[in-house]
Order: sequence, then structure tokens, then C-alpha cells
Amino acid sequence: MEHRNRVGTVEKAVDVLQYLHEAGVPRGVTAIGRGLGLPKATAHRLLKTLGRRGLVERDDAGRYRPGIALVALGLGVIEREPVVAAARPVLEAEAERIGETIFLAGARGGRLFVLDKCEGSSFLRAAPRIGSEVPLHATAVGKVYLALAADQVQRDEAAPAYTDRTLLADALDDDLARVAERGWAQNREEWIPGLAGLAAPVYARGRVVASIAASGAAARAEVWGPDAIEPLIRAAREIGARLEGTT
Amino acid sequence: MEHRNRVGTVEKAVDVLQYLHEAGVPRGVTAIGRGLGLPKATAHRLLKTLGRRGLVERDDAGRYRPGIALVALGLGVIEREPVVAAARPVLEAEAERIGETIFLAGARGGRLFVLDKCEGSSFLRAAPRIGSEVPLHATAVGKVYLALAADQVQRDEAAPAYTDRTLLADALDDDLARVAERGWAQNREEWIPGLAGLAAPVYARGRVVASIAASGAAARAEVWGPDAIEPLIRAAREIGARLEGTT
DNA sequence: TTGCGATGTTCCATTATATGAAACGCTGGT
DNA sequence: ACCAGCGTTTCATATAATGGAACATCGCAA
Repeated sequence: MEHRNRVGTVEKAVDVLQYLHEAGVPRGVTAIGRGLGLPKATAHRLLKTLGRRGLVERDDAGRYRPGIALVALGLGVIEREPVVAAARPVLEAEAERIGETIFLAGARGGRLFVLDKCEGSSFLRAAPRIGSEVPLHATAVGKVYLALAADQVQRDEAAPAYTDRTLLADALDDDLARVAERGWAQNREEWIPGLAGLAAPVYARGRVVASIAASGAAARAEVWGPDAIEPLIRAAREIGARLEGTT
Repeated sequence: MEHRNRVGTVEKAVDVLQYLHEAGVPRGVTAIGRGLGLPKATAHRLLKTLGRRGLVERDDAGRYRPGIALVALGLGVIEREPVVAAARPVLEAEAERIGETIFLAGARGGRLFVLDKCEGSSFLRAAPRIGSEVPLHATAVGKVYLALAADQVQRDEAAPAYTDRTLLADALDDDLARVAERGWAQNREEWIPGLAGLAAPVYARGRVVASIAASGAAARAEVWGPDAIEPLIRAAREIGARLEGTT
């Protein structure tokens, strides 16, 4: 039987990183030890080791915070996705053409993350960042996954209503059926008030590998109107072709 | 004396993460063990532990790659910088106003990283990403640091010439003297051909805490001309004031 | 279809590493 | 000047990690 109740040294070190990440502000040795139920000496030694490798660093007051080496590691996870490299020029061309923010999202570990984006209008600059998780039921890219690649994501049965337009239960199921039928999804202020968008799946080797979305102000019909989806579907197909072309 | 020749368990785990990051493609247990000089059993156990916490994951073929949890950690390093939060609306307003990409860069561990950016013209979408390191001697933000906050960065004596306009040795020192005198820096295709920009320091409590830059095509004099720097200096001052205002 | 080589996974006796109580040095506040 | 609380270090001891060996699985060639 596995030693499930024992926490190994590596897991303690990861706990330290998670603790500092969640704390959001630099913390001292004593606070970290208390927060994790570890003696000061143990916390100190783990911090020293993580610090030697740049995963933790000290601020001017000597307190500990997550280190800059994590940025390279995190960025590397995104950049080494083949679909990100394949999609980049297509996202740029599309953002330039329509003047709105174009996102690429993909499923990892059952959740949906922004893999890349090219910004358009100022409305969308603040949400969301590359690397952020986005909700499945309240975004166009999320509904693409729920309808067309449900095996790759874990649907949240207790999904919240973000706005009074968020679709839940039967209304969501009805909308997902429409997404499955026509092969693309629409978001009309279901996640963030005033925000609308369209998304199409990116296929490679017969599987959904990402979803591309255009988002902008709900007041602009051009963002979510029927004329907007064809170019997005073409862009998605081009990304898929570029992915398969590298075989 | 410290046991310097021994590599602890946490450091082996970090070695595994670095190895996968640098490999750039998923690797198997045997290859990881060989690459790091570890027995397969040791490599396997470390991968299992890292995998339980999402820092490593397996692809469809069962090979190991850096995990999505690193993205959140890396993103968190950037997002929790007070200067990033303070600067965000200022960067957005400035990018909207001039239509060019606005960057925020800051020094960490002696090197310079892009902490945030708001994209403008299509020219600059591809370079560089948030979280990327940028060279000191060949960028406007880098020259701001070398001239006005040299204690926070480690100047590379063997800095390369990226283009035929890259300033080195005495020419760079002369330019840094001008930057110190007037309080801002200019890049005229010194890093990437065709790319120009201006940068100003962000001060808080008497220290340089970041540098803000506007960048765009070298063909557009509006990007690097004398009329462009005043609004950037105002933007830098506003960020500094917002930082100090939270005290 | 079968056999083989290479990979991934597990076990457990042994060892090396980590532990953490205690002591010490330092800092900031009163 | 003093004290409480923090950060850092030591080292006897405990515990977790180690890694050789064995086993299970997989992919490929004949």
C-alpha cells in the first residue's frame, strides 16, 4: 500500500510554492511554517533550496515570494504547444482584419485555458490573460468544447451564473445541441456583461485540439452576427491544416 | 560546511522540471533518467510526485512534459507585482491613444523581463511575450535600466550586436550618458530590424521599479520622435503615483 | 503471429537525506 | 536598554528516498 498519509519532501516544497502563490504577498519563514504546519527549520531549508534554483526569491525586506524562474517554466508550457505556434500568424492576421481580440483556448487536465491571444479593441484588454483558466459553460470556446469535445473537459455541475444571461441546465443543453449541429458557438454576455463573441473548433487528425474565438463589445453586431463566423471557421481550418502540415 | 556536493531530493525534482522545459518535447522515464544521470526508478518516482501536483503531465503517448499548473504559478509571479496592477489601466489608455504596443518591463534577479504589455499595431504582436527576458543594451527599456538603475541589472560585457545599429562599448556608454541626462531612452532598430521605440523609467519611493516603453515600426517617426516622449513620461509618472498612492 | 528489445512500473533492504528541537544572532518597537 | 519575535544554524536521530532487480507492457520486425 502506498504511503498516502506521508508527505514527501518534494511535496512539501511544492506546498511552499503553492502557499506563496496563494498568499499573493511576500511572507516570512515563520509565517510560511505556520501556514503549512512545518517547523521553521524545515520551512527555511525548503526555501533555501527553492531559492537556489530561482523558484523562490526574497523581496527587499527579506520575505519570500515566488521566483522569476517560474515565469519561464510557465511560459514554456504555453509556447511549446504545437497548436500555439501553428495558430500565431493566423490569430495576428485575424485580429488585424477585424480589429477585435482573437483568442486561442485549449483543454488541459480537464479545464480550459487561454493558450494565446492577439488584442484588438480596448474593451477586452483586461480579460483574460494568456495562461488563465476560463469557464466552460459561459464562454464561446467553452461551449465549443462541451459540445464537440466533451471527453476532454470536466463539466462543472455546480457552474455559477455570472450574469443574468448565463445559460444553465436545460437552456445550456439546448444551446450545446445547437453548437453541435452547426459547429460553432456564440457568447452573448453570458460571462462578462457587455462582452460577446464567437468560437469555432480547431481540428487536427480528427480531434479538437483548440478553439479559436473572436470577442468584443456586445453592442457591436459585427462581433457576433452571422457574417462573422465564416472567417473564423476558415481561420480555424487554416490552423488545423498548418498543424497537420508539419507531419 | 554545507553538503555542497550532494544533490537533495527537491533539487532532483527541480532538475526534472528544468530538463523537460529545456527538452521542449515530451520525454519518457528512461530518457529523463539518462538525461539527468538518475536510475529509472528514481526518475519515475519524482515524475509521479510532480505529476500528482500538476507540475508534470503525460501526453497521449504516456510521455512526460511540464504541466499546466506551472502556467498559473508563472502567471501569478507577473500578476502579483504591484507595479503590474498599478500600470495596467495606464498601459491600456496609452495603447488606445497612440495605437502602438506599450510594454512594461522590470528587473528581476539582475535580468530584464516583460511584465505586461498592451498590443497596438500588428508589427509588434510577435515580440516579445509577457514573461520574456529582453536584452539590456539593445532595447529602450534596457538602456533605461543601465543608465538609471544599473545596480538592479547585470550588464553583459559580451553583449552581441543584433543589428548593424546595435550600440556597443563606447557608443553604448555615450548613449547611456544621454539617457541619464534626459531621463529617457530611444531604440532605433538596435535589437530587431525595423523596430523602434522610446522608454521612460517608473519611479516609486525614489527607486526605478519598472520601465514603460512604446514601440512600433521604425518608419513611423511618431513612434520615436521628440513629440512622443512627453506622454510616455506622463504615463510613467502616473504609474508611480498610483503605486505610491496605495501606501 | 511470435519473439525480442526496450520501456514503464513496482518492490523493499539499505542508506542517505531530511528532520526539527534547541540555541543563537539580529531587528524593530517600546 | 530591554524584550519579543523573527531568521538562521547545528546535529543526533528518524524517516523518506534510493536504486538494483524483477516484473509487466508495448511496439516492431521477421
